[in-house]
Amino acid sequence: MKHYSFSMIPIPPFSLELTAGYQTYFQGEVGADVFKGKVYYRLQELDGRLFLLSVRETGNVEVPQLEVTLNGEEFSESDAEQARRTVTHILATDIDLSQFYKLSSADPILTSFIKRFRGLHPPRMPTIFEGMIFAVAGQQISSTVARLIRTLIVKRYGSSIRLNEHVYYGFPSPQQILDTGINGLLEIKLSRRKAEYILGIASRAARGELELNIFKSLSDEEILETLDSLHGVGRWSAEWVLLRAMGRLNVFPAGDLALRATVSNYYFGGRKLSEEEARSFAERWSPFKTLATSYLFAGRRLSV
DNA sequence: AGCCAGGCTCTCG
DNA sequence: CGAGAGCATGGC
Repeated sequence: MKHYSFSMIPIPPFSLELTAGYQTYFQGEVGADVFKGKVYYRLQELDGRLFLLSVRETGNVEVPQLEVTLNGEEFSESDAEQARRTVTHILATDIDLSQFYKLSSADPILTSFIKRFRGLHPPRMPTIFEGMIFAVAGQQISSTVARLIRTLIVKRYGSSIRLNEHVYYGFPSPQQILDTGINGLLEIKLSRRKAEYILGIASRAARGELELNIFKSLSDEEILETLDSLHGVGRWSAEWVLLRAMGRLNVFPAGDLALRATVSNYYFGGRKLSEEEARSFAERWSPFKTLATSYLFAGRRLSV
């Protein structure tokens, strides 16, 4: 296997540990994203060929610099540029947090999380497909079960490579999901209905209808409407994709039970909030509702 | 044992 | 329209 390295400068402040940790938090013991020994790994297809991307911090939070290494069998000229774009997208190194930090100085709760999680960028999943499968797999069930199922999806149906005694798994392609069929999906503890939704999403993705660039010029509301029309994708899943795959910065998934509980704990002394109450309360964080959401979730993890 | 968990669709009134 | 059932599984 050959390798190639280059460096990248994220917009400061940037913490690889916090950002990669946020990305892997939703996954189980085996995931398409791995963070261990201070290195972020992802097995990723670029231009039809598999590469293992490894990212390590060679600077610090205030003056960040990343070293990216590609391991693969066969290289072409554009690989480095594609890898750079992919890492930029996943680790959100292009997001400038300073306006959000400034705007939040009037909010003591967010301010304390910002101090604690300084440099946390809102990571993105590489494709809408991956975000949707994650969302559907996690609908309604506890995060424990969601992680278990996500592990099985990746471990059973993704590609894998072995490097230095470790096995790395990639997120399955739409075709790999289609190939497993309904029975393959039932084996990994998905309900029959969710399995059908996932196959439907996979066939749309396989036809190229879920490419990120298709949605680039659309507004958040237009995208929500489009995604909502997919079978198995409601408001919660659509917002999750908007936030976690497309990287839109002003999304607050008020339907999310855990997010509502977090807002309720920190801002309402535990009083339960309706979805609409939570949604309108979150307007105070506009136009950075996504960032507020990320920092609230990060804070919640300290106490749960 | 039974209810809830980081929802969604379908049916029925 | 709104309300209610059903779904899979693990944890408590």
